[in-house]
Amino acid sequence: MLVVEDEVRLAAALQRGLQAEGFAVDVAATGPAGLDAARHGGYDAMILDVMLPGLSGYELVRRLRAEQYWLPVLMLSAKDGEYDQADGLDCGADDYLTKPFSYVVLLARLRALLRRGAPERPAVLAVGDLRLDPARRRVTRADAEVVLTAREFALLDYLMRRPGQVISKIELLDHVWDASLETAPNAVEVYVGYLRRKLGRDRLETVRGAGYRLAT
Amino acid sequence: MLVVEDEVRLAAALQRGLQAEGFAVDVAATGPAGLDAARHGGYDAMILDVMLPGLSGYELVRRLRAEQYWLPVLMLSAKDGEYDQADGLDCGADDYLTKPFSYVVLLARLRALLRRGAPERPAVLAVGDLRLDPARRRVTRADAEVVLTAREFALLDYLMRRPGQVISKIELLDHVWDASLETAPNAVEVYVGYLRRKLGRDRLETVRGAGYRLAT
DNA sequence: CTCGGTGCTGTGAACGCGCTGAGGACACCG
DNA sequence: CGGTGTCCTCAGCGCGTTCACAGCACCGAG
Repeated sequence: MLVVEDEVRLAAALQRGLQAEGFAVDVAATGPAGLDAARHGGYDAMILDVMLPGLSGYELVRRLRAEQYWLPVLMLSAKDGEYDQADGLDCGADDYLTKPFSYVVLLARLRALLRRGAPERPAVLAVGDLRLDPARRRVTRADAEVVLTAREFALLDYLMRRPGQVISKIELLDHVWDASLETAPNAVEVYVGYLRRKLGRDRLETVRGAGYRLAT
Repeated sequence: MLVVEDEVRLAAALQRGLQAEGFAVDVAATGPAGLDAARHGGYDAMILDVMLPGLSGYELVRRLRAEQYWLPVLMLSAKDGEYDQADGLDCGADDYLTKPFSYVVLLARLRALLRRGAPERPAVLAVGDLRLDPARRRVTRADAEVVLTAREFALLDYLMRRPGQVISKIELLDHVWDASLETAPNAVEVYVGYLRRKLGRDRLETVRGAGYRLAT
């Protein structure tokens, strides 16, 4: 369970309460940190405050859905206006609770979300004739399967979620290689080379001095 | 869309409003009528009042779930006590709205429910010539029975619910082995080995660095 | 053209993932 | 109390993967 909440007292209370229910709970205090944690995956569901430093809960869930992450999201907000609520849900949240809320209700709604579970969505990324299915961990190029190693797959996955954008080697090291300090930026060049060999030379463009871009 | 509501004016208003949104709407005015209609199937979701003649909304949804109907249920009630709400959700409803409610919010919540969709729970899992009957606890391969131990069965069960998808050892430990912290990931490897021996070498694919996949 | 910087790639070594056989712990049963 | 079956740990092995390194190619500026 992932809790994204910047009020320290509330976050701690939620963590304690949920742990008592048997959940493994991680807490993130800012929008960007929450987004990263959610991307990193492995959570059954997410409790998300709307007012967050760095990135609002609305925007967070919108990006998450745009990037094909479908974990259940329960949104928390002090705003009880009907349109606030509708906006939150239409951004992609699955439930919306206004503060102050009853802990009993929160738990019941969480159970309902988990029961329902995350559906297997059209979780297939497609760029040109390239297709990548994160769940099946399969990549095809013009309907022919391409076999990738774990690192190659993670790299292509990251690039395909932002097709056409230039992504720096540092950013790739941060997100595809977890311990970025340990690894030399050259490793990125090496793996881009591997991908080019398997996918075709001109699929990955080099932007000198800036990074790489996946051709659309 | 199925609306189960005995207040005629509210039911008519809901029907009109939802039809304006493009839903095909049927209305049932009593508990038993609602249950029958839901059983008959074909609805994407259901809006269900709690106070109904003949059969309460709680009981209705409980029976529905017991009979393996999984359509999304949005529960409506005049009771706004926290325990009323928790009870409704724990009976199997997916969302709970207290009267009076905002029509905008109702619609947003309905959209969220439909987006998420109803999970499928087939009685017998079948993948290729492999069949697994959870109720009878039997597995056959090309109509020949395969004898599995409890752990082997649980593992295959989990894998067969998501054929073709890659499932990590950690996830398997979490769901097939309850106490994941206690058990080494190697146990998964061992049991995959057992299953391969009993089911055939290439039924279970190893995806190095990621997990295992049941060949479709 | 020259030159510095940036990116590409072949080589090779170390690492660590996953597979397996052996065997201990435990429960159940005759 | 020994036999049987299941569960799981452990250690060793094979091999694919990862990544550092170094030399080379290429690009753009002067």
